[in-house]
Amino acid sequence: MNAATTLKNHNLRVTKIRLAILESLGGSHQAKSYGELQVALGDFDRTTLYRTLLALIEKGVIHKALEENGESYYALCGGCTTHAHAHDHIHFKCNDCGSVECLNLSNEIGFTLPGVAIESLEITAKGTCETCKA
Amino acid sequence: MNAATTLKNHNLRVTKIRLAILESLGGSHQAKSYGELQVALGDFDRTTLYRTLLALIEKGVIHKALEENGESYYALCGGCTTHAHAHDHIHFKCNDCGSVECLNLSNEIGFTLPGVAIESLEITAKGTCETCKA
DNA sequence: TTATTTCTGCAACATTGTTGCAGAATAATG
DNA sequence: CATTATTCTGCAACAATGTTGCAGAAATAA
Repeated sequence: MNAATTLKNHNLRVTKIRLAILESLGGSHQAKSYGELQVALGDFDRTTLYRTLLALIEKGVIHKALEENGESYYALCGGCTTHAHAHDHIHFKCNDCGSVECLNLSNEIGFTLPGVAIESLEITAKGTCETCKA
Repeated sequence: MNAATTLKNHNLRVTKIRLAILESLGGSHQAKSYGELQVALGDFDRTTLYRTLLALIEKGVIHKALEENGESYYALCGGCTTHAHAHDHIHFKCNDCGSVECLNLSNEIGFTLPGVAIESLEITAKGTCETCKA
């Protein structure tokens, strides 16, 4: 599925910056930070980038993977819509190269806490990725 | 153990703001955000608060529990030192009242990811806490 | 092609977090 | 207790992330 179709399917207009963001996040399961996106996209207004990310999140195209040192990381969603976000997945950050991966292992995790009702779960693992280990 | 003793045990001078922060975080296992601390402490310089939090983190007295919407949450450590931080615990945030709790359940969780070496794990659960459920 | 809706870019702003430096407070020494 | 050395605090200035209002430019619908 190409980027333009993805946008249309989520009731979003097809514009340059949106295509560029999807292009940049597309392919792998890598999450990118706002800073990385800003560099990758080149000549776009900061404000527009922020607003575009918000729009893509709201429509279920991307999600905020993690926040670290005041910077947010974004990644593509699996099959979310405006009304159904399901993000109980795992994010793995490599301490060496800084890359952030988005893994879908939610089913294997599920656990409970006494007394409270858990509605969502975020797991961030850090360590050394396969490439950096070699 | 009182706050002054805690500070001395971690090679930190006993000062007003440090006592005030430990006082504010003390008792329960609640984590507080920078903003909450700023309000709770009253008349302290912003810069000093940041630097104090960094010092307390470095010496293993507190840790950064989670980051959300650009704000960091801090909580007391269990038994860490400058050279040995162990923070594979769970943070639970109530979507109703906003409180953040720090739970020690690390042993029950441990899991592995194929190909990568996990060095630390952060789990943030969100939902409704016991008080707000009632 | 025109009209409507939405998006982009600019300016201004708020907030978090950092750095350098002088003066104040703490702890160690005699 | 007084003096000295070290560390901390507060101020000013700064950088970065993120937000809001608004006019003009694009994208879609008619």
